[in-house]
Amino acid sequence: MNDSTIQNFKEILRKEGLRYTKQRQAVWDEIQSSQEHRDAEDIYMSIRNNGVKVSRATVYRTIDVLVKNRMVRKMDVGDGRNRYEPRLDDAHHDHMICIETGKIIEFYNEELEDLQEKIAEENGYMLVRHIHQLFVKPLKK
Amino acid sequence: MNDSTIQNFKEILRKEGLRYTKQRQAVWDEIQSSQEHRDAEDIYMSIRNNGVKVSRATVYRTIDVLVKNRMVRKMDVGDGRNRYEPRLDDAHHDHMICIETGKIIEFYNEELEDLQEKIAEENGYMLVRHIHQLFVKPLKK
DNA sequence: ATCCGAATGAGACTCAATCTCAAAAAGGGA
DNA sequence: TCCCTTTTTGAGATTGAGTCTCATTCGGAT
Repeated sequence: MNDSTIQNFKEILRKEGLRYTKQRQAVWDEIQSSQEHRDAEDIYMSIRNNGVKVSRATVYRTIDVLVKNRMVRKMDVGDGRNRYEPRLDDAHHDHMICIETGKIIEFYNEELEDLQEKIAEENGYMLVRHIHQLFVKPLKK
Repeated sequence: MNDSTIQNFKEILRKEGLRYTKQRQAVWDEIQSSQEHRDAEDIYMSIRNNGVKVSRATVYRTIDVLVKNRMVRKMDVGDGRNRYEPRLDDAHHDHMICIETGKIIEFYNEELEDLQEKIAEENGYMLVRHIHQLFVKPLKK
């Protein structure tokens, strides 16, 4: 949680007309502290374990702001609980989920990105965002 | 609801060690009757409106069997309600969702399919299935 | 330091989906 | 056909992620 990130966060709150509070900072700190794909409950519990008093409502509300401002990526793994990960670098990537181990692998493929835009355009649309998850299992050696 | 589809459905129930009931048939009939992407409540209400007495529990339970046996495709549109569509031909396709109108457009692109398999393999995995949704908006003319 | 609108939190609420279990129905055997 | 065992059904309870409520607390501009 370096200074520039905190400033950036304050900037976003200002832009949204929202106040800077220690709860909001704690949510961002917590998400930012790990590159894992975590669910809201996990994030909520970690903050509390760190001694910061916060409610689930605030965690969810803050995550919404962070997602809207592209500081956090929200991902639907298909099990009913959304996962969140920080977007420190803004580099886009998709996910591969191993159905045997539950491991989540990130990947990025330029050709894939281009192809999606092309497909949208061919249908008279502009690509805004996408959800792309590959469910895989280890190759037998 | 032609004979061959009914036979196929009975076949699947037999394979799964399940009994053939009018409720199960009604669920499959209803899903099969439309190519739309419908939610469980919609399917449930339609069956009841057709005069067949069935419960939500049975609708959900039957859908699970149909999804498992690839007769129905389950799709997560991201609004909390899963949508279902029949897989009459088994031809695979992905979905494009217009964020302005909610319209769902189906698409299929061979190159995209190949690319995904390639990406999985490059990472030491085998592609089992995938979720791919493009959220789009109309191109300004 | 004061003040007022915004933020917080405990817990109620929503809603899709799942579970429970007594009653009903399937289907094989005779 | 009637039995009999096992599966299925359904009404309603339950679950669980996420949202909402509103009295209280807090931020921050003046």
